[in-house]
Amino acid sequence: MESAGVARVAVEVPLANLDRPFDYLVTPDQAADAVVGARVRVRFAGRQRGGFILERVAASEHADLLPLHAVVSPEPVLTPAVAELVRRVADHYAGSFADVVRLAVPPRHGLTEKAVPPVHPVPDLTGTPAGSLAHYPGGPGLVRALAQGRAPRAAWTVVPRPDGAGDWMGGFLDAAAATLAAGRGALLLVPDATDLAGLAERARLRFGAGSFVALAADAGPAARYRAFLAALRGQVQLVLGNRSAGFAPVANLGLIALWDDGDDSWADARAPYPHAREVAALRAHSEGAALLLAARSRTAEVQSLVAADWLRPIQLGPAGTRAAAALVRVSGATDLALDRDPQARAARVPHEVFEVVRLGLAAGPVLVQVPRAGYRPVLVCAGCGAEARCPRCRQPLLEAAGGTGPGCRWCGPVVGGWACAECGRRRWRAPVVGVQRTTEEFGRAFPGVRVVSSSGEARLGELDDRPAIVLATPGAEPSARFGYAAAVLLDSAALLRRPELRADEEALRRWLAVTALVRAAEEGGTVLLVGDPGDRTVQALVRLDPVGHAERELADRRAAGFPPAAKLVTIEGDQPVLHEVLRALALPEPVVVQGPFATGTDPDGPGRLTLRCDLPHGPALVGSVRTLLSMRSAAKAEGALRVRVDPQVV
DNA sequence: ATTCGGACGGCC
DNA sequence: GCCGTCCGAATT
Repeated sequence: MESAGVARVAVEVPLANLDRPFDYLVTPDQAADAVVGARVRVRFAGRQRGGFILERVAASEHADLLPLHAVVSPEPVLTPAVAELVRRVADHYAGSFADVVRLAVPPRHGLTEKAVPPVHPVPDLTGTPAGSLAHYPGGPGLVRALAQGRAPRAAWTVVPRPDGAGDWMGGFLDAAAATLAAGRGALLLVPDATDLAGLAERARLRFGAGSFVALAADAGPAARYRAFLAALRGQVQLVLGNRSAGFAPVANLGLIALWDDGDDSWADARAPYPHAREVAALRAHSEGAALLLAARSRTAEVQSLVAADWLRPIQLGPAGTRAAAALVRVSGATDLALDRDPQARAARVPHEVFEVVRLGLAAGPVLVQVPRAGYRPVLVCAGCGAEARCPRCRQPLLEAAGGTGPGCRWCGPVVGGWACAECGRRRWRAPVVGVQRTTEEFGRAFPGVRVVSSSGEARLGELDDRPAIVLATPGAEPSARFGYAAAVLLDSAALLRRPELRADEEALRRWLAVTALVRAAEEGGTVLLVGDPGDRTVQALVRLDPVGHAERELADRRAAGFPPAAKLVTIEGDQPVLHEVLRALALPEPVVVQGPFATGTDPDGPGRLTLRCDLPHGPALVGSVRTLLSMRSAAKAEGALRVRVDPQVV
């Protein structure tokens, strides 16, 4: 057949053993359109499939090539840089190119593509810098390095206050402006739609409308594809977005900035479950871009990158932070004791709380954070109320499946039965967290005061500065126009006791988020936490020291063999299949195996296998899991498997 | 001799 | 996944 050479195509097939390019002939009439990055349709195993052209080559090693069925459009939607990123992300997570490329390239919207592209003005970079990075040692240096076209990498710990040094959006825009001034593109990533809207508004004021695009997954196919095309075609050099925007085709990428990497929305729910922070780090590395991971708190993952000197810390330190933020105090109500007597619920709210609320109401709105019922409670000792923890890894224990006693999500049922580490008793129970009672109580205690509530489903918008008591569940706290006069963090133990691996980290992150809504201490801002003054996470909040907390968190992960200090791979599937998998895996020597354990009640039903090893052996472990998946796919082995590399939540 | 079907290998 | 082919058993 007459042809214009060969296209190497990444075909959209879900099978692990077919995760490689396939060659197709380019016919002469396709030659102009079949550019690298173009979306194509090909016949594959007798069916029509989608795909992307990765390369154009003169000839193939294969005989009898099929021609491309069609070039969907000449738009090169998968740039070489993004294709390489997709491959790296797939490899990192033992996933396939086809799975990841779906996240990177939005579905085509033909009408949008054919429409005359809108005019995108050049961003106005002459505006006054917002300057929040200037408050930090190393901040001006970072901006200068970006302006010189270099690629610094930093972990920016942002002071928890509503303005000034707490204005991280201003810092992001400063970093973006410097990057754009050096002639490179910038990608600013935020975890949710609210932050995206806020940042887009700030960018509009700073650079002018149309000089950037916002890539929101929920904006609808046309709007999403239009923003994607504007970036792809180089009409804008500044892209804002949520999780999937980490793959956005920004030409000559100079900066990726990501806000609040501890937010769980950064973890993709679709296989192979990539985390946007890892995607950003891989991309910054391979494209020679700067990386700015900014947050009020610090995750163990960022801490490990700082410890490895891969990220430079930009922070004020605890003393400087305390000088700039609200005053944080702790009220040592021992709700461990109260747990024993659910009738004593009223006493859960100590007198000191009412004092702080009363004083705060004189100056403005007051926020009360109430942990939501529905966090799956962990077990506590029936004798002394201490948390039941796994004797091996110190993670909280849950009621094991089938009510067979305490079990660890990672290590399985406790061998030999559980005994309290504090008092030695062998009986346990699940503590109860109440919410409604607390809400009613504030209404009674402050008659005539506006009491409103905000939670996941019914979330309030921004508040004015009139006195009000706002009861909010964690993560649903509305901001106040001029900052809250005070905030109360009730029942801190309920957050700390969540059975997730990152419960402590998450609690501190949420408390710092509340602190950031409160006016600085010099304006009378106060945060009162009700909880155990001896708890290290409570102490980290009082000292405003998320870095110290992350150091200890990372040390704990190291001791227990959890990410990011170790490589952890979980495999889920029916237990007979998992036993098969375990036999078939050519595991490198130092891999520690746990399980398979039942995740339900059926011993032959769904279960989980856990594999872990030290970081240097991580790529080999992930590689052998990937090889196994390929072999099982090629052999058409029965039984679906779900593989997670460094899972966020198990 | 012919047809049917299930298993298996390859997919460009 | 799905298609094609190959081989063995059943059917005429």
